[in-house]
Amino acid sequence: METQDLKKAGLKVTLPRMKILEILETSNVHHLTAEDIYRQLLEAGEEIGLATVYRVLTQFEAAGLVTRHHFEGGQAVFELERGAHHDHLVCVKCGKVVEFMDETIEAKQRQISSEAGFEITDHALTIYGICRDCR
Amino acid sequence: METQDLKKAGLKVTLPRMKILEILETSNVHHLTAEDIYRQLLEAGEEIGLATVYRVLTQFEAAGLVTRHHFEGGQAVFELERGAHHDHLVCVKCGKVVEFMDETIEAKQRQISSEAGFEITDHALTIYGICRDCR
DNA sequence: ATGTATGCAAAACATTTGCACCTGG
DNA sequence: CCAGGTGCAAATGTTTTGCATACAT
Repeated sequence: METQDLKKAGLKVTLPRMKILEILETSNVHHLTAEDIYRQLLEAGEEIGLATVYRVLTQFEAAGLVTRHHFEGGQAVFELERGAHHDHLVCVKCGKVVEFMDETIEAKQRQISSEAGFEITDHALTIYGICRDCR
Repeated sequence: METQDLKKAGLKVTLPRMKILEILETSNVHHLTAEDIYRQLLEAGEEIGLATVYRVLTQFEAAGLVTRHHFEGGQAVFELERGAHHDHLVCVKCGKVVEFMDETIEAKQRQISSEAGFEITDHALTIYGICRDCR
């Protein structure tokens, strides 16, 4: 019942929002650009503008439904927030993204931040490399 | 003798390149956008176009003289490569950047990448937070 | 009804590129 | 001299915004 997520976020349940949420939820690739989503909408025969996709994603981000990442290469990618924090391994050749999470690293980050007098709001560890399939 | 760095990189020693390198070397803020550098050049009375700043920075990056970072917020920032790898703590309010380096984290990253079949080309750990002075 | 959301086109940015002119070795 | 570098303006690619219309409650 995904409409709940929208209502909970204080957003009206509209067709574009539901469609976009649906794409984020059902895609097996978890990291999509606004254009990726736009293209999928067109393919599905939906009449939704690219501007709306950006607007909706920005609202989703503000509502905590989605995370925006700035990986290398111009476009931002959006990922459905599934609750479990994790970091990313990105293949610089094919764009494949692997998620990982390591408590040792997490703890170290907290320690370093507090020593530097920073109150963490967010953090992003992204390792860029070449995946097995691209070698 | 910074002209050496340029020659070593196979780049002609031209006025724009020297000026830009000089700014990167002497600035006490280590992370500058192309516009930051452009503005400083204008203030110093140099007749250098923004396009040239971008071109030169891109060449410097290719030559390994400079690293380009994509922190949050549109513009890329450039940092003189001083040899010692490090990660960043960025204040989301004032933009201050603190550098750090932790061998435990580095080692974990290598381990995680190799387990996932990735050959690391680069990595970026950036912690976003609010620094002491902004609270 | 009515306030919010959308679509479209235009604007706003950051960055790159084409091209005629200039410069360093 | 001559390849390579630069300045300017125009092009590009991504994301945002203004505004008139359409929609959810």
